[in-house]
Amino acid sequence: MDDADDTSRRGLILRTAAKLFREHGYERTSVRQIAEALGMTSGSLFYHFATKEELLVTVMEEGVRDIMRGVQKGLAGESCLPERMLAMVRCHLTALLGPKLDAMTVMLYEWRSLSEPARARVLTSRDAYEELWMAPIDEAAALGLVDTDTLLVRQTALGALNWTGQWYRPDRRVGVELLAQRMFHLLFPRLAERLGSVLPQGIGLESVQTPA
Amino acid sequence: MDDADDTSRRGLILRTAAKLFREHGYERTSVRQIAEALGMTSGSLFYHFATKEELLVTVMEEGVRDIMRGVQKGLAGESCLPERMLAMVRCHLTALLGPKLDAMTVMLYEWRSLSEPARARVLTSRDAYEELWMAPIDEAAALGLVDTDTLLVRQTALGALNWTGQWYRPDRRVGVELLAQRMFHLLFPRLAERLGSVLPQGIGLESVQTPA
DNA sequence: GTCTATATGCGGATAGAC
DNA sequence: GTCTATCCGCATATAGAC
Repeated sequence: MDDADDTSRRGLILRTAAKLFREHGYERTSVRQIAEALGMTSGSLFYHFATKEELLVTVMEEGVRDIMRGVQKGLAGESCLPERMLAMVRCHLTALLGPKLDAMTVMLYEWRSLSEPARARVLTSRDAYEELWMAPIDEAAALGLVDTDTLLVRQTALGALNWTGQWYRPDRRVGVELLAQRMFHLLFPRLAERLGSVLPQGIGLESVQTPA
Repeated sequence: MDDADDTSRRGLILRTAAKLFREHGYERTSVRQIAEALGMTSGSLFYHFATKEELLVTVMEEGVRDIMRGVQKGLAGESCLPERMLAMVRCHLTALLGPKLDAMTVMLYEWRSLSEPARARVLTSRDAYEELWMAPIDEAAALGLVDTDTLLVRQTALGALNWTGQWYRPDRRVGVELLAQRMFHLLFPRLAERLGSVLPQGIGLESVQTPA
């Protein structure tokens, strides 16, 4: 079941918490605020989640699960290397900037608020996701289409993609789809050349702004 | 005066606070912890800084000032475009991953803890720094050496560079200097081609790891 | 400048009624 | 499942002695 379709009480709580955690940060969000946003009182929240941290961990684990699913699904639809890599970029950005924005952002930026054991679990899952990127990148490196330091290639690409969460604002002319194409072009130029259609370049990204 | 040489009481407090803010996050660091790390009690801290937030704001403002100075200084030493861009990448990473690591990381990741007016001030300074990147990028675009969507080029490059703070660990075989060369190569391949010396590629970045 | 002592409020979490 | 009421600790910040 997809989170967006999850009408259960639990799902609603998680999405509300994720939204507040993203907007104000985990530490600055009180359980009372979360409860209030849900129209309940703080005591009721603890019927569903034993601790505030359990709420955070669950948001993050579902976030990793979602992006992993999304990218795997995107990969399943493509068989050629350039298309596969573009699909990864597109699915990563769609997860990060689309309907899952809250959970994804929390996962990327709030992991330091976790206790040691929870942090280890979440980061292990995140590592597993990032590992997905190695096969296509290694393949591209073998063909001479990206640098042979494939770990650095991955860190650079994921860094640029993840950082979009800091500046990209939705409801702009430049949608996620177009952004994905352009960043793919910038990050993997030699792969992009192999794509059939020539991508339009530099129509102007007026949408880029500093975070509010 | 450079922060690292600043032996004043105030400088020491700021560096101690920056270190703790980076390690544990602003909200999870109490003024008692900062005071303890300095061998004083929490009351004494408020003789030097009126509020905890003032401490945070000062750390950040000095962080922006340092990276701006560093990059400007790096630019001053080079006159040709490819060398200038490489200098920017190197100076940015040196500020972020070197001795200023604490203040820089705090500046990049803790700005959501600021009150609205303080946030506006800090982000305005950060914007001014990022604006420094536009001239070389625009120049390169005019020569056909980077994509013409120069704002996106900047966001992509700065994103990849800033994200290194999440995974790079010092005391590794791969120093900041080498990392800068390689990332320059990845982010600005056509500019890198114009550089005299051919950069070694893919010796293997065993140093890449997940954050602790 | 630094200390001790303390005001004051908000945080997460619990108990027990309904 | 949700409520009310409350415990208890820790947070920032202040007051005033030294």
